[in-house]
Amino acid sequence: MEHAVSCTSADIADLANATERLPRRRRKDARPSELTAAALDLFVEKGFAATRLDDIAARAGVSKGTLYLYFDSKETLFKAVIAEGIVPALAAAEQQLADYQGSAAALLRSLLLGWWQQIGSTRMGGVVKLIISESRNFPDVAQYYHDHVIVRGRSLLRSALRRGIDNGEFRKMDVESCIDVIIAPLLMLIIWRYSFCFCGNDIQPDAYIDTHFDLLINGLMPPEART
Amino acid sequence: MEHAVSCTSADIADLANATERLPRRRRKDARPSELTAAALDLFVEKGFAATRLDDIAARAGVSKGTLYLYFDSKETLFKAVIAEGIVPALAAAEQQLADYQGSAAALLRSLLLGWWQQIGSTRMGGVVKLIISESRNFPDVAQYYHDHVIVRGRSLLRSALRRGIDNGEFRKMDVESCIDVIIAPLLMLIIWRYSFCFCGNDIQPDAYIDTHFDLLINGLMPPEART
Amino acid sequence: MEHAVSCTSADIADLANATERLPRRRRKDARPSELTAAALDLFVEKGFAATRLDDIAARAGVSKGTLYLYFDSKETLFKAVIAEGIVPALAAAEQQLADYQGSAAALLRSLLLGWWQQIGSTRMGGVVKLIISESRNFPDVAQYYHDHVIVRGRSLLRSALRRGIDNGEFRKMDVESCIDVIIAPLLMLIIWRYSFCFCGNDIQPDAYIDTHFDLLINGLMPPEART
Amino acid sequence: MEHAVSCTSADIADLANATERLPRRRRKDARPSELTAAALDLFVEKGFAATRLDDIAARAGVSKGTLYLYFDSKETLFKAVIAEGIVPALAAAEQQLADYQGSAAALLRSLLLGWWQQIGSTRMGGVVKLIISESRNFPDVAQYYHDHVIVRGRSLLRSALRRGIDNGEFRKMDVESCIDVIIAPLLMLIIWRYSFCFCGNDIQPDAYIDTHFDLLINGLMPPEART
DNA sequence: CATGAATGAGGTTTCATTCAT
DNA sequence: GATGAATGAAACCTCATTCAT
Repeated sequence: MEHAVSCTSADIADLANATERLPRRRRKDARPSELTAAALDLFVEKGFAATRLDDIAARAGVSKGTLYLYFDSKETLFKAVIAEGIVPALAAAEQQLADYQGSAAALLRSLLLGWWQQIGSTRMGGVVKLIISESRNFPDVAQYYHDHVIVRGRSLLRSALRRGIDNGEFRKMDVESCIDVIIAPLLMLIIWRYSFCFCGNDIQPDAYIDTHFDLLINGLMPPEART
Repeated sequence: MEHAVSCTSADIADLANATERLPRRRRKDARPSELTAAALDLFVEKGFAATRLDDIAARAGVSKGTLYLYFDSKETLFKAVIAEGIVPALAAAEQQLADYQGSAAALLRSLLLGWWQQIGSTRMGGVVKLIISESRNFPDVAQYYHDHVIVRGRSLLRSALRRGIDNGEFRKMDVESCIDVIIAPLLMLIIWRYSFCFCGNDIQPDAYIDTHFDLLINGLMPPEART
Repeated sequence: MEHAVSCTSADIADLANATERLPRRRRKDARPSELTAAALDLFVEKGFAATRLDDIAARAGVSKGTLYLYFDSKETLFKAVIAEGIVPALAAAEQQLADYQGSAAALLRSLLLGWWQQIGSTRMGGVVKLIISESRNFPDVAQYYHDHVIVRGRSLLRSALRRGIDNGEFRKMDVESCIDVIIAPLLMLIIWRYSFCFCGNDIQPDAYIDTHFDLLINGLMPPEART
Repeated sequence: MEHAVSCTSADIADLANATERLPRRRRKDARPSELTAAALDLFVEKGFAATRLDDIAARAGVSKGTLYLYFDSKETLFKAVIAEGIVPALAAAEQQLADYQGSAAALLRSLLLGWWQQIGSTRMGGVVKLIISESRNFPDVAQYYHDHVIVRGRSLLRSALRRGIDNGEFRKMDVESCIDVIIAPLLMLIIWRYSFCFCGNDIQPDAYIDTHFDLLINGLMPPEART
């Protein structure tokens, strides 16, 4: 696995040094995202309930009380973590489809790879793991995530599938279940990275995505189109 | 307390047969499995840390102290829950492959459907969600699960894929990543059921699995085999 | 001052010994009032906010967690303290007036002395100090106290005054303000006991009440009745 | 922090002139008294411990740090609040008696009404409530208040009573307890205003004081003096 | 002078664990 | 075996106090 899921202690030390000398005002602005970044790492690693605010504060290099200058409660902090992970995800997703001119297959490939590069493989990927683990304890967060991320992501895939079916690139399929089947390996890739990274199961993301796309595109193509 | 707080690796090795001979405690009646059943439900719903022993006891209809007659600690209970969910899963999986005579495609289909019917759709499916959510906090449990369930499950799929490739039913593929891509939608089906069940995203398991298999088998088939 | 306002450490030691050996069941029943008694002492001494639950628990001879077996929160405990102090006060007050046959003056004297003996000089007197100090922070408690204790107590005095005015024992007076003027020295007696007891201001309750009644009864009597 | 946490008795001795020369801090403008005024309001309303410096600062329209430019600690601020409420009270009281030429009854009436008009009904009245509520937590403040306000106030009343007894206006009485009985309704008037103001118990101060004086003066007069 | 971000000791509250009954 | 009252460590959270700006 080529990405470090959790920050090393060296990272932490660097972060502390880098921000130590900044003027007060810049700190004030930068603080919230420093805190949510630290919180995200720990929430993903340990889960919401098992993460102590002390640890978040320590990782962010501040005192426990400082957290409460920016977030009213642990739960508020949690929601800020999710919100901060969702907004860029949405923006990134929207950019993918706008005025795409190529084939449906190429669009599909672009969506899968783009998602992985801009979301899945980044720190934001942890949000997915977090939502999955904590959705039952935070139904409103899950609902928001569902409405704004899942629905939107499915919409992008639906467009690509419809386009391919309409122009004969793809077979006629049950589009809705197709969407879920396409998304699943992407989400599982994240989960594997965050859940079983430490036991021997080394998944190679690139080969994995390649295979996923290969199987998918061959599975979608009408028999007569294949050589 | 006569037991160390954290389980030793020996404890883990015992996971598989833990429910048969609970250490220092007899189990003649059904009590222990009533307790683990209640615990499983709540662990899946709230996560390990957020689940209180009071609630488990209440759901099982016993007093809190009774839990300690059967399990030395909350962590021991957790491991028993996992163990009890894993053993039948393994047994079920093993039965699938033994002396299977049909085509590789039919075997593959049988494995997918059989897993869903005997594991995924049952209460044991929750164990998957649980492992995913808690693996970082219980590396030994995750390792055990990996070694005994994941490795074993992948092994079954590997056999099926190899057989299909060898006999020309399937294209030549990167078998290892193929395995993960095949498993992913199954696991995600569980996660959807346990994480987003309450927001509008109603996944139809049968259609979903059909589509998964349809895409998969068409994607695996060599072009010339398709009509 | 002849009454100890706060328990001495000897009292505490005795209490602990006395209850140490009681069977579990008896403890369970007796616990709440042991806890409220300890809480009352400390709330009166330090005020609600400045009293730590640690101290209450220590004084009651239990652990901090035990408080939460009986009261949901510090505020709930506070309200229980008040409630427990109010109920007997009401009962005591009601008994005073029932079918009283003597003169209005004797009734008045009986009310004043009775209140002092059964309420003011007992541990329940602290509740008055507590209500006065904390009413702004607990408006609902204050309202309840007003409606059930103050209104009721004023009602008793109103009856006595009306009777005396009707039968010529007393002058015609503005009964309502008279009531408040009569009550005031009683309440202040408590406040003095709980607020300035430690500086040199030794008020002699008996002499004080005698003087209060003396001034009052002479002030109420019509001129021609005095010799 | 260069000051010990608890005030020394020397600090207390300075209470009276504390507002003239705040240690280490100059006071040219009205700022400090704006701060103590805000603090008084909140201390009276919520009590010392339950009042946050944030709230005091907000009410005074300054930042929290500004409080520490004028007062070394919350406790110092508290004592300044008391001191500022006591000094004018003493001055006002002293003026009452000087070279009074009228009857003892008129003097008594003047003392009661004067106190109400200049102390009880003003913002300084809150100090009385405050002392009553907090005296146990600030014994030195209470002692100072006792020595300089209570003793002095009782002294004024003692003079008036003695004069009346000596010249035959009043009966022979136990002067000391008489003093306390006379003061009590005044203090209770304040307490009612600050403690039960919000539940329906509307006390009319003028009628209340009239009745108090009426009862008192008739109670004090010898029988033969009444018509 | 004035600010307000930052601190950390100390408070309330929770809950896994124990043990007398 | 079973109970549930009791415990106390540890969590979340508050707020008096400091200090760089």
